[in-house]
Amino acid sequence: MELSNKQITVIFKALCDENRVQIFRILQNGELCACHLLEELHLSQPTLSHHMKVLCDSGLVVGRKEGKWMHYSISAEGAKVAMDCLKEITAVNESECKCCNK
Amino acid sequence: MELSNKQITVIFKALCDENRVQIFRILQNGELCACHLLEELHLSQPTLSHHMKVLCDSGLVVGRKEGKWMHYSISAEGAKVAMDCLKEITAVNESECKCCNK
DNA sequence: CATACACATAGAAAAATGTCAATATGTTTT
DNA sequence: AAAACATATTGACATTTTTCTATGTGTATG
Repeated sequence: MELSNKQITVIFKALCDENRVQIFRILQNGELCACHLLEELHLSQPTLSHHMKVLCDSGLVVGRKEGKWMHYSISAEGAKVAMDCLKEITAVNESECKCCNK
Repeated sequence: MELSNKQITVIFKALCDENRVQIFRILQNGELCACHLLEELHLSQPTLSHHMKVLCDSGLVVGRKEGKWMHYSISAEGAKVAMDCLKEITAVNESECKCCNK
């Protein structure tokens, strides 16, 4: 996939704030609109909006507009990208030298 | 494992900074001491020391003291914890109601 | 034992992030 | 069309993070 260092930071920023982690926990029960998320969090509406933007930018959450509501849910594809990325960046190269496999 | 929101943020803060992501890329080739890491990064020695502390706090990197050198490497166990955590936090509950599996 | 070396810590400045009140935008309802 | 509603954006401020210089600590070496 070859993500840049910058792109990797954008993905994992999703999980670097306690409120955002809490949002994941809430969304685990299924898609929810912003106003319902707001009810479960001690945050102002603009602050929630900001966090949802960070989450969507990461790809781990997707938003779906329906009339005046925004429905948010955890993205299985985004989660897969993040998993692959985490696996890749924490992998240790067995052999540094490709030709002799040493 | 049941990690708190706070603990989760500590893990993923490791990957929220471009320099730290670069450190992972370097450590993928194997254990390295701080002074050699420093050669490959455009950072001051105290700044690197700060980043290594963040990385060790996350559990994704471990340090090993040998004389006056600190050797750092990627932790396979830490990576596993992070993977499990990411998987858990991005999982969507199939059934909200335990009794009827609906 | 004095000096050099590797790394950590303290303290300060700069940059990035999180937060809210006020306001704007777009949608539905009356 | 006006009012109400859901969400986004703006601008300001507080907190956190990143970064550096200066200094401290522990270890090896001459």
